[in-house]
Amino acid sequence: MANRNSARAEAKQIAVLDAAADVFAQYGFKRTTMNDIAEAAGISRPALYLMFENKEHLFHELAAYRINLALDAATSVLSEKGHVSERFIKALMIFEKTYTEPVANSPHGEELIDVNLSLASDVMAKGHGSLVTALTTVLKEADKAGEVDFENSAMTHKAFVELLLSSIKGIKKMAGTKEEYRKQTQQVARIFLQTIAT
Amino acid sequence: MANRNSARAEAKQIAVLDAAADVFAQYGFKRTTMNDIAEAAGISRPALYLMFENKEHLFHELAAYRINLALDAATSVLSEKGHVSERFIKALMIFEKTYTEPVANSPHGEELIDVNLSLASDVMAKGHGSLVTALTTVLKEADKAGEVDFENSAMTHKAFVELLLSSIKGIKKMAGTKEEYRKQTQQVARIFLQTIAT
DNA sequence: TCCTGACATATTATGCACTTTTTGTCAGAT
DNA sequence: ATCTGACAAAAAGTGCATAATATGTCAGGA
Repeated sequence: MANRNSARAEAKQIAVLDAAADVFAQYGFKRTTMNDIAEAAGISRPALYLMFENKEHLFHELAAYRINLALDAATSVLSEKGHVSERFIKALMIFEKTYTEPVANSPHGEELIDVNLSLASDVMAKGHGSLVTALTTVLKEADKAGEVDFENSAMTHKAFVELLLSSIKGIKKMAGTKEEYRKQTQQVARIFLQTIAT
Repeated sequence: MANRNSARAEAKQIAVLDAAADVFAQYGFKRTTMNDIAEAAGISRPALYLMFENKEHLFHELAAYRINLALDAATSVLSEKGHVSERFIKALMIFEKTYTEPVANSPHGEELIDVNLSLASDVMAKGHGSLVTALTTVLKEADKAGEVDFENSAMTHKAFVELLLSSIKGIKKMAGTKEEYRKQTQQVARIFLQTIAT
């Protein structure tokens, strides 16, 4: 019964986190109160405090939750059929989309990113690390299978992935529209993959 | 004599701008007063107001001056002898170094970048454009000369350059140390150039 | 057992009076 | 012709008192 209970509790938490995500998107972090979140989730404020120690912790768990969603989506794509390049690029796009789309569409996106940086940089780092690991693993396997070739790249698989992710970060900063961003991200990814093509 | 006079006036302005750059680096934009700058330049405050309308304008001219220095350095490198890839990468590094080194080393670097964005985004854009043009031109010439090959890149020369510059922007954001940044910048540049190698 | 109303505490916003600093511009000196 | 001392106006920082909001926690109800 402990299982059933904790499972229920978790489902409830997720419902609250989803509600919280909406409110944060509407009002930003600073201006949303625990009251707002409780109302949106259809529970009382004290009940909310029984689930999350405070607003910071709640936000932190929201961040972790969302990054795991993105990670699951990406790894799922990576395990599909098809050529590495295709899966690789698709995974990148899905991860990005799943993780950043909601906050990017919020009028308070900037503040949320700031807060995320100061309250959830640990889960960000962990998530980034997991993504790097997943992508690196796929590249290594593809290398063994002869689908790609790192002979004259003068870099490790991991360094390659991290360099690509850094580059994409820049694209994001510079790109005007979302479309441009998506297009250019694919272009860099292709350029990178081209240098390890067999 | 009009020439001689304006030349002198310009030299004087540059001296003041150099002094101002020092003070800005020491105290940031907000906390340096026109008095500080005048003192550092060895002139009186009213004299300073005869040269620059106000602090904002002065900063704007400083930004323009510095970006031109960087641009000159880069184009100079681009016209040297040697293989395109070498000149290209070297120009990138020199531009970056000349333009951002002083502000990057300031304890008020962040504020200065902010201010730069709000007061001198026009010269930034123009400078960026000029750099892109210079790099693009070199690539086009190299293409004609058969030093590089854009056949299967599916991009224009300009788009190629801009994509690379965006990527480097990301490297800068993500890199920890200055050394990492330099190293990784060269790595991306090489990856990019590799895809158009003959 | 799970939740809420209600309360004490903490945090944040607002206004205002006051001081200090900085700005921009002269008339007039060198 | 170039610059400066000095001044009025504007801006920015301080201190403090008050109001408004939000937080975190219980004792007690469903």
